[in-house]
Amino acid sequence: MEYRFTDIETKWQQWWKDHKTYRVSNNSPKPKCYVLDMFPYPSGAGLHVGHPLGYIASDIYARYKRLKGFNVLHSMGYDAFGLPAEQYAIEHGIHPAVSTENNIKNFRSQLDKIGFCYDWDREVNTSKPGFYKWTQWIFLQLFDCWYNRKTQKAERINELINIFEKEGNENHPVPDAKFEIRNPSFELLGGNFSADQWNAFDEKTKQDILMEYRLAYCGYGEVNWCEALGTVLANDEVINGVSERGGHPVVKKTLRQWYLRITEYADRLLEGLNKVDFSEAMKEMQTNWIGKSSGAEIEFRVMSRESGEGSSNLTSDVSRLTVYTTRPDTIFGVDFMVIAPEHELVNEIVTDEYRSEVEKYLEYVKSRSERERMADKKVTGVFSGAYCIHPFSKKQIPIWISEYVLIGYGTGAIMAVPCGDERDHKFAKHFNIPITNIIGNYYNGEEANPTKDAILENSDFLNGILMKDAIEVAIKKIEEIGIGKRKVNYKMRDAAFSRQRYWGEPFPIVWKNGIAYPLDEKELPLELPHVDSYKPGPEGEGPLANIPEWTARHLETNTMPGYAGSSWYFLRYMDPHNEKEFCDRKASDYWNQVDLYIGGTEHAVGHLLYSRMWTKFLFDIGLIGFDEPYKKLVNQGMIQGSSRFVYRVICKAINHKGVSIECNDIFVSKRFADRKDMMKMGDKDWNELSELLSYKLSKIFPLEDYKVTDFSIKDGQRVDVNLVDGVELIINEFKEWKNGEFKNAEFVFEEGISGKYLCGVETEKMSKSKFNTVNPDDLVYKYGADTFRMYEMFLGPVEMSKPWDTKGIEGVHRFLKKFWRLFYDELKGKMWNEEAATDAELKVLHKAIKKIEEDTERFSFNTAVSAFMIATNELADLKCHKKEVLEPLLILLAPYAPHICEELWHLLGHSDTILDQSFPRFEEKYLVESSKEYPISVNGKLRTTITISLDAGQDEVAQIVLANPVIQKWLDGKPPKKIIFVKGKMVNIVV
RNA sequence: GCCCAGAUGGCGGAAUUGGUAGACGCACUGGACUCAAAAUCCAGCGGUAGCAAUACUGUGCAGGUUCGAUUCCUGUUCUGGGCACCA
Repeated sequence: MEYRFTDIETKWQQWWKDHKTYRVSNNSPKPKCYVLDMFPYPSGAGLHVGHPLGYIASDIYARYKRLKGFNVLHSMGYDAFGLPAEQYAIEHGIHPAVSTENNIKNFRSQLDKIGFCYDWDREVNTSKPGFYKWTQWIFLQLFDCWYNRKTQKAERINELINIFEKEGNENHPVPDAKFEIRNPSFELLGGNFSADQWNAFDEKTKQDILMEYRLAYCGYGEVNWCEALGTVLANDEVINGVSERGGHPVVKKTLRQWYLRITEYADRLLEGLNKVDFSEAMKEMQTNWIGKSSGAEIEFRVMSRESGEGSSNLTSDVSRLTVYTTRPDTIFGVDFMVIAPEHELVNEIVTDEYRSEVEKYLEYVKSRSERERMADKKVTGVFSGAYCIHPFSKKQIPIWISEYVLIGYGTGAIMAVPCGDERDHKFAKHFNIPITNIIGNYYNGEEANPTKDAILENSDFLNGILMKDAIEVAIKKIEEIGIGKRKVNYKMRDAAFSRQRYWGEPFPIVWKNGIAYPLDEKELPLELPHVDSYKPGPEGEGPLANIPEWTARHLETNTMPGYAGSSWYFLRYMDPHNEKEFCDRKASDYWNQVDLYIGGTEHAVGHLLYSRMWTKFLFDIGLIGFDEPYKKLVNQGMIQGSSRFVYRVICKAINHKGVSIECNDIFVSKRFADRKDMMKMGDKDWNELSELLSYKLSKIFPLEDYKVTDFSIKDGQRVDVNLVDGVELIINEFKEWKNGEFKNAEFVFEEGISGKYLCGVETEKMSKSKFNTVNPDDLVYKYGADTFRMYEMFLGPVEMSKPWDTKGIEGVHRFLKKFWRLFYDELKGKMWNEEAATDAELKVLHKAIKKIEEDTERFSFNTAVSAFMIATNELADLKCHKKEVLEPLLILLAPYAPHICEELWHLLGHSDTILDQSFPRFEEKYLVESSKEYPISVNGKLRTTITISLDAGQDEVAQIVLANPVIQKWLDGKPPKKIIFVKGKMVNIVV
């Protein structure tokens, strides 16, 4: 009986489905384990071999945990809302719901072939009303809450109203006084009001003020606008000034937008990283994204010169300029101030003398796109004509305007300390501003030195103090004299939460008289209406604005962004069919945190931060019992494509009649392509190749006699990797590729007229357009799902990125065939028997149990696969076909290769699923040896080996070793200085 | 520019706590079986010298600590990833 993997795999996939083998219950006396994959966006391209890597790893772990006696939640779903489906709809006129549905079907059939143990009864789809009802519901909770900085948690907005009615907002100032809502009466008050003032406000003002506090709020703000996509994008969706999806240019634009006040959670998102098991790289990425820095805000008085000829007296106190700095210790090194071009003070402080120049500069800055600004960082700027007064030295400090200061960070203004800051230094040098040195020898006059280790000079009351310590001293002084305060800043911005798009969750919000009102819960889900056109609505609004019934109800016309549904989907798996709640508290208490979350690094700052914030929020308002969603996160590496190239030759030739032709049907092997730049007419190489080409031409034109007069080798041209065996082109298949475009192709092989045609290789991203995708379906068809699963794991550590290479899959397939042969032989039939196992055989088994258990626990799946191979080889060598050994081995292997194991399990006479067995117990006693071969070294050089009893002590070992004639020879009569004995490992004698 | 991770045979990669480097697989070479092929099995496989036993050498490069270093320390080069005017 041979290993017929196709039959076996189809049979068991059906059996598991029929028997609901992977059904998971929320009621179980077993301990729980929650193993989660990042659910996919169902794109039209389908799966390539890179996608299942993480799914296979988590599947193995889930099955392993189940064998270990855990009740394992492992489910799959689709992050189905998003831009690509809508772009596709615009281009092809197919409704996103239809294309998404088709893509999901395709994904599902691809996934099913690999044999995952998902509980498909718990499948979720973020674009289904049953799901997004709860996305909308959670949004309403965010809308109905604010962040109380005193208690450090989210609270209901009603409690805030109570506070306002009693004490105004003295104890709870506006989170960041940016006035997103633009309410004039509120701004007039500077954002502060008393209880009486609050009670006197009209409804509109009250609601506008509350909006400044809500965790989900609508306001005006500068957003990343992508014209090509017709929508705003969150910061993490913009890479180098272009959109992450599609690479379209992105500009800054002020628009009315919904936001999530994630900045209120910045500190807790940071602290939370200490209690989760993420990779250091991942923690660092999130930490950098949050970008917490502490320092001080310092106020400088701005003076204006008396206008008119020759006047140099500072007379009028114009305004105050607040800067943010992390280095208040360098306050005496300030030589100038710089404010962002968009700073509100620009207009106010600029003097008439400099006005036209400043205006020219502002015009220039405006003309520069975000992208240009990032790409070329030249020093630009203009003097405003205004000065401010140093709060301590009372010196006049010029105020400059430059684009290197960003309006969005800190106060949009800085105090420039050129001796300590590289950018300030460049600026000072460029505009010839004199530089004050406050760090003595640490500054060499050529380069700024951002050290904190210098002892301050030229710094008045800070003189002689180490910079590190001076930071505190300076802040205290600044606070003492009332010119500033300690301040913590974050790079992270509030998350833009609306898209001017169709294919997303509608906001359950109704607008009345400019006030946003939540829809009643009973009206949820607010279903996405059908549209005929996906064109944007008027004035930057989404397609929903084109629907009369929608706008008649004054419903919000924006939709939620792609990350809305994915921020909480892991909770829905726990209780997917609940129509009364997003997730029953009992269910979320039982399943609790995700024990293992596997996915790519690309979500480091998007999805992972948002879902962490939503979890903290739901925790704050008492809906779940934990505030970090993922206990352990494993990032699978990316599988890159390995592209193959062929090299076309354009050759000119002439026949004996003097007729010349040009032929481009000949391809040369890599060896010749590598030399293409060195080959010149008349060279030895050139002559050799032109002769070969003439020979090949005679194949294409058999009746003519052409001689090559000139040729050139083109750059490599991508060829489908599936037409290549390793690097060797499969010529017959290549000739049929692209409907026979290459049917006349002739090849100059590696050895010239004979040998193989070898392709060039390059590693790049896997994509259809590069012809380097490998479809898992093809591999499953050829080798079976079990081989495919094990091979993906065998490639290397899950976390590592590597190019795909199909070559080695044969080795894994051979292993499974060999494993099968321990049970059944093609010719001899049944091999397994009921005989009692020997110690040697049990040793093989228990070595495998130990290794595989350890490796699976620590996600070292590649070494675990090796361990299976070793065990199988050893048992084959021992001719061991004993059920006593094979049965536990089968259970060990079941998480990795479930189909073959299930089949053999049943062939061994069992009727239940192998998944319900328990993981074999490792027994130390089978591995215990009474004695062991020890390597004996003299001064670290291996000299001999001696068998020593394992329980021998230090002295006994010394005696045995010194008695050995080989060692005696090496010692040459000298007594050893030291004998180092590492139990179980080695003995080293130091002379 | 800054931060992080890595560099081991022809290739993918092992070596879990400082203890016999190169497990396992691919590729390659030779052999057995076969009319032949496939499949399977056996042997070899870092480098240098040697018929061989064996010796020396060897984990990007240069040093250091140690009886002993792929592993720890210092410097350096290269590769991959992240951030990038964040004051």
